[in-house]
Amino acid sequence: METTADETSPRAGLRERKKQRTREALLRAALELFTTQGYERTTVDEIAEAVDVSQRTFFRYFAGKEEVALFTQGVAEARFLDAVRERPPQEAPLEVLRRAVLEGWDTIGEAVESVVPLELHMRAYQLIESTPALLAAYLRRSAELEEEIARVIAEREGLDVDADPRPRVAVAVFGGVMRITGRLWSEGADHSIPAIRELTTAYLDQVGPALAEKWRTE
Amino acid sequence: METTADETSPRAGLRERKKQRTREALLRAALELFTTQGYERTTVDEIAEAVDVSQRTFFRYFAGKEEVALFTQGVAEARFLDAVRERPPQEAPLEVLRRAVLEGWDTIGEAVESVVPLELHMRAYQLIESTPALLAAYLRRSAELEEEIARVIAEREGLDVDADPRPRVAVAVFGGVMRITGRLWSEGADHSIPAIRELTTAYLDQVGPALAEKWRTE
DNA sequence: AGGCTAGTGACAGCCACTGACAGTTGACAA
DNA sequence: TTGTCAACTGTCAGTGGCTGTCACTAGCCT
Repeated sequence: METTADETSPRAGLRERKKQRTREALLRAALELFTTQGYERTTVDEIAEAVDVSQRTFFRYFAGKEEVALFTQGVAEARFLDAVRERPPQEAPLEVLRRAVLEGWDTIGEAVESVVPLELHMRAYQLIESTPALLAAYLRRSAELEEEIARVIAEREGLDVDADPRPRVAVAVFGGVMRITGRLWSEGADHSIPAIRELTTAYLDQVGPALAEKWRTE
Repeated sequence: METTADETSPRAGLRERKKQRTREALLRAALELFTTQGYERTTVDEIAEAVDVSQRTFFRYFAGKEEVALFTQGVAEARFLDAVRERPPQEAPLEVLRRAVLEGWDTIGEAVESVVPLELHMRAYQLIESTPALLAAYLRRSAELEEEIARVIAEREGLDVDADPRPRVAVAVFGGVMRITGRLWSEGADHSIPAIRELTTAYLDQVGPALAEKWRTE
């Protein structure tokens, strides 16, 4: 009964490791069920049963169905936020954001993979985009993330978010473009990383032109 | 079969008028309860009881609690969409959006007032901004609205939304700014129409500066 | 007046989620 | 090793949003 296994985290007690395993099992089972039979058609009981714990236990690990479904997104978002923080101080705000995402598309994989197969995370994203309830929750979280990023940007530039509108505006513009590309990517046929990278750069390059006075000059 | 013009004035049958009255009573009761005791702390049964109908009937008029709470927002959004459509064809895209909102802040009042006191609508908006579940639903609907507006803009300019990124980008940028101002307005102290107008113009004027390469040149 | 049917209430049931309580099991000291 | 404590968990009961069904009432139409 004494599994001297160490494997994952350095040295946590058996209890801790057990919890970790349960959490991951629930997460994986949930995403698997959601992406195969659909979010609404999957009940919490099913998820709990798949992991062989009580429904009550599920709710001790996750606040609700939504939270599980958006969990890996949270990992990716945290990764992105870090990437923004680690950008060199002399870079211009928009450049920071641009590079943080593009770099993110590569490194996020590792961060996610430690919890769930990357492919499952991708499927989960498409699920979110195509499930109204999840998209709503996702957008709300994105709004919160934008506020945080705006504060980071403001700090970089030595500004007060409440006094100078530019940080929030810049982030909002950027976030808006990201929403578009995310949606198009999930709706499109090519769900590869390079595909989203190209879409992102292409659309970011259109911000200037889109704000131009006259569009009909070609 | 007759296609009666419902919604507005023309004498409809008694049955029709009765329905209209029930719907409005439910809407008003719901908003009143939501804004006084909070969204989550208000049950559908309470709303139904306040209007003296069964809970089942409530669900025949509204898809759920969310829908009632966001109803007047829907009216305002429809009004805004119309305003965009009615802008003179020579106006530049961003100018169209800018003028449509600013004009909207004045005319939306009338459209809303025909269903619910304007003041109640305002309170409802603040409720939405401060209630996570409602904010989520609101943001999702906003995303849908943005897509529609992008199509309208594209058509104005004789473009294909899927071929040219600019319509969606322009609308996303604009929508992003509107989100900021909406939030700040609801969080602020002055909940008047002029206040939101000023905020809107001030922030829209910051889009250019926010996208500039260097911010520290003052 | 009488048939037709939209609209309603009453009832049953599903599912997400929560509080309460008791049983089980790692952690840790004796 | 053993006993105590605290963390986890399962069970049970209950609330609230939401849906299907069905019988019944009340406008509508001829």
